[in-house]
Amino acid sequence: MITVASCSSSLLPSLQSLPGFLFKSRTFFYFHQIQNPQRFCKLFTQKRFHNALLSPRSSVQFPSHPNPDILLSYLISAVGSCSSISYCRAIHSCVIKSFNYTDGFIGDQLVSCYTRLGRADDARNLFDEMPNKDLVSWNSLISGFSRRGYVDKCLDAFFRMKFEMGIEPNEVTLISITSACASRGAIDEGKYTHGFALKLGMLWEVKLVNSLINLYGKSGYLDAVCRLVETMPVGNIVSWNLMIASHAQNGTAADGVGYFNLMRRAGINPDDGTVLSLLEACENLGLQKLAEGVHGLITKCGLYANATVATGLLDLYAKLGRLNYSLKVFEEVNNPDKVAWTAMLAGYAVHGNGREAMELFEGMVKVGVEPDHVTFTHLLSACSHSGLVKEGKNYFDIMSQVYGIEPRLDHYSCMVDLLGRSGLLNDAYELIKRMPLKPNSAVWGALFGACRVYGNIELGKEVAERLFSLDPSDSRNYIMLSNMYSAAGLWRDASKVRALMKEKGLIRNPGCSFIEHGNKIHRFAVGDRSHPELEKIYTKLEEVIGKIREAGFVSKTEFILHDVEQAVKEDMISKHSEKLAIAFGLLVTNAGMPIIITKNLRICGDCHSTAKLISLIEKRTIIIRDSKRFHHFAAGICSCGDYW
DNA sequence: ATAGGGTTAG
Repeated sequence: MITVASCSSSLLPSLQSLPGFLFKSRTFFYFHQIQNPQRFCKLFTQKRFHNALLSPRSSVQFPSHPNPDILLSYLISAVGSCSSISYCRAIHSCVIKSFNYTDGFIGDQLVSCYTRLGRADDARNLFDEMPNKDLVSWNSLISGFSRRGYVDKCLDAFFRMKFEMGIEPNEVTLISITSACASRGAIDEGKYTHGFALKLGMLWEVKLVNSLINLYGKSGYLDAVCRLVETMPVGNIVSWNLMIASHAQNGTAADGVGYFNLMRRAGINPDDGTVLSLLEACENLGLQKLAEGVHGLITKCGLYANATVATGLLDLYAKLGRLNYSLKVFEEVNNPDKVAWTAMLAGYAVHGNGREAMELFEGMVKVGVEPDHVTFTHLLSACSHSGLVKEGKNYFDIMSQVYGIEPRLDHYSCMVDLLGRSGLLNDAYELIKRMPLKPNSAVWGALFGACRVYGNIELGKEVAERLFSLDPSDSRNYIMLSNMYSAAGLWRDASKVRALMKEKGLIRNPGCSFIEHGNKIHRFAVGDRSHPELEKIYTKLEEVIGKIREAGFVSKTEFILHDVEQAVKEDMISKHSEKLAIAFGLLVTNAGMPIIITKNLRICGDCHSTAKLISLIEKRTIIIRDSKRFHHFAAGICSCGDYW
């Protein structure tokens, strides 16, 4: 124990003010490594403290473990987890001053720190100076690269270690490399590592197998995942979680839920990883009912207090169209962190609640949570989705001027969208020309969307060319251009674009809409005749469209691409998938409930107008999620303000 | 009692 009397008097108050200071050296360091690395490092770098710690004649005594190396190693992990390069350098120079060497585990830790902070060169320099590099040293270097996703650097170090130095890798080495491969989708390198693991007979290591499951699951090799699991002697909860996640990520989310049921039958209690995998499955299945079930599970397992889980749930509800549920979850999170605030902000943004997003942002700043580049992406997106041009411009300026965040591509595409929405096409184009980054397809796509809405064919053509050269196989761009021509009555140009598409072997992604009913998702495609309730749905649709026609509404046939007879056009357009889904929704949901529909593509103009009118005539709220955002239709108006 | 490793939210 450190006795109070032996502590230097000026140091004591600051020590005592730290939460969890137990006057026990080990506990103290450990506690702060986990709880408050930032503050811990700050305190340490105040000279007096580290001098006291490192001096052999220190008045502070650590009777049980006087080895400063151990304490320093805690400290250095703390530096790593508070991701501050200045602390890292401070500790480094302190180590050199005090010990005049950096080797052994102090060296290992510093190497790991530098690599984790993305300072590969500093790490390499330090590493090369270390005279006694053992397996752990190499693993520290490799794991640091791994955390940053530097697959090549991992493998490079691996080769040097194995073939130049003759040090045999162990499972830790291979796990680090595999997880780097998984995070970057480097499947060939991952397979190579897998081969190595086989050669060394290491596939009995559960953690190694798990990292391989993750690799194959993330890269879409579900069959490889299944083969691995068959050969695995015994898995643990992480293996189960990864199986659920692998299915959720590869279009077989229902099987993922099946694995969850098997897991429960095997008597294994779900943890945060399980629940997060299930949330992913819910998102893919689009089942609100299932999400509520997982919500219940979260509560039952006491995982609601876990910030990651709560944020995942909040985000899921927003994506499923239940923004009110998201808000409820958010309000129950105590001390929401940056990610939780941003998730809520993103929910408001995608639903077009710009004012709420702004208020939320102000609230976040007020309580002292620092926004980052993701926060601003969603804030700007919220402004653009709600037409808050002036506000958006202001936030864009504040972002770099006040928060020191340099705008990224996402921010630029939001700004282009924002300017384009208010018809400032030239300003938007100027912004693209001025931006210091190379504009990507999202940026050009935002301008293209504005050209479509404002019918600026000249600029649209130019932008389309850019998009064609950036993404030659993205059929959406050809379709948009063709639509633009059709809307302007330029049928010949429209058919040329379609011919070009055909020439390139591109096919139009067929539109379809989804709606949940009775624990199941009902899918509708254009003119779909496969649904069992077909007759009723078409009858309902005709009835509603009849009511709309009576009210004097004429179908916006310009949204149909083909130059066909008016009557045929009207017939085709009335069978669009979102209309079928709305008709179905009117039939099966209670009058008080919103009709929630998901569409794989962007909603078409006619369906948008129709949805507005149905919301008015049938007095129903209709929520449609298209590939870009949510549209809330109520009393004849849409939350998007007719710009999307 | 100390260093390197598997799944994790915006």
